[in-house]
Amino acid sequence: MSAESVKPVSRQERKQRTRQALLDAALAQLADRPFAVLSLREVTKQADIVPTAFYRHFTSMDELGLVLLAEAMDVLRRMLDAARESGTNLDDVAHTVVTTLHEFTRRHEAHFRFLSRERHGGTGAVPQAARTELRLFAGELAIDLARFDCLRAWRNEDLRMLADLIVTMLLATALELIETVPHNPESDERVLATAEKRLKLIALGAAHWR
Amino acid sequence: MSAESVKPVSRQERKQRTRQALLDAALAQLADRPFAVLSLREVTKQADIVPTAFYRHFTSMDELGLVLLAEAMDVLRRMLDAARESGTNLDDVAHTVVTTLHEFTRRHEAHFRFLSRERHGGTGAVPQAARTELRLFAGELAIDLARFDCLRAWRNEDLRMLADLIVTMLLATALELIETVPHNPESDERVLATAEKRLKLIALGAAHWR
DNA sequence: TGTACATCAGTGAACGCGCGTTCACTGATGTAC
DNA sequence: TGTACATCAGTGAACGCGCGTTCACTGATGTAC
Repeated sequence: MSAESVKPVSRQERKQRTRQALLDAALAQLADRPFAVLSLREVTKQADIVPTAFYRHFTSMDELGLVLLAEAMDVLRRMLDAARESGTNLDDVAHTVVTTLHEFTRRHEAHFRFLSRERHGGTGAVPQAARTELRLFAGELAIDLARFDCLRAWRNEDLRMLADLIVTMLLATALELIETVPHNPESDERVLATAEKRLKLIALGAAHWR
Repeated sequence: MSAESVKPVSRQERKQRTRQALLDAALAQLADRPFAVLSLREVTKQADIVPTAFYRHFTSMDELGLVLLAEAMDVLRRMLDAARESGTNLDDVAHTVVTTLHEFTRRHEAHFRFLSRERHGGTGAVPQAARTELRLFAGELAIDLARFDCLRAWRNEDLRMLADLIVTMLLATALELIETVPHNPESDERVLATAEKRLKLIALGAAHWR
């Protein structure tokens, strides 16, 4: 309770905090507008620094956006890890995945919203990088898919198709969870039940492929 | 070749042309930026009128955006009609749909791009209306789906889920067709082949449901 | 057909505003001795 | 430990620019007689 202003905060530590404040401010403002319309001045205002100080941390808003993208991809990869570690006995893999998605989406709403939206954001540097990153991520998921018995014989190209389909569906579900208002437990359940059905439908199609 | 400046163009006809020029200018600029960042001044410049004349046609950019949305939904409905009229003997329904999608996407690139992107465009009036319209459209598609033998017994709610999944997939495919650069016949074929597989996978899953 | 008046799509000047970026600066933190 | 200097995150004034919107206007088209 005491030692409040006594903390010896190093210069680089303070800088790091301001940098994070900028990232957080941008992420917060992305709740109701696309990245392309964010203004440097509003972001710095929310981070409680003067506009010109922005350049001590990033050379442009695009550079900041790419850092946000990296953060978001990190969340996505941790989600994949978590899903992998939960038992995946094929029958309830859809349920496990959807539950994990729910948990991660709620804990990282802003990052999921950012990723899901910017993916379709046009020709800017950030949307383009987002698409590239998501393509790489689908590639990683394809490797996991290759381990399932019923998919082991699939061609790489078809596994990619399936992985892309699943990634698209998961991000769409995350956005539905976030955008549904008001979001109470009941509406979440409805969205998740639908998502689980979609996933099961896809799994069923995959099981009967060829 | 002669009668050039002799055309007696009525006032309302000229007005209608300018209005369309504004819509076309906006649509053209949507090729490389989201609707949210379009500026009234740039749109009027491209339509060859002075900024203030914009207000003779629309009260705001949002109003113009909603008209573009109506145009785009009209294209989408005509595509559904076209697909319905092509023979749909269940086996190659995926092929028929994808072919129709290809044709319509190429003929209405700007409208499809607009629809696919704005759908995820956040909380503006246009993206919100786009989501509502697409939800209605999925409802119409669900009715068509209900006629298939293997789907006749499905619950309404599950048909909706399937219809949403298909609409999402089709719009994603349209965007892939448009955004793939350079887009030559070969790359189109690759995108379409993948899209057809996705659709068949979903159809296969639907056929084995329950 | 000819004249007098009404309509109204498009004009152009002007406004206040928020934008990104420049620059010289301040003053607390860090470092060398 | 104390002093002198270097570093550098953050400041604040200033810039030119494009924005949406207002307003009084112009002049071709349309209408009534």
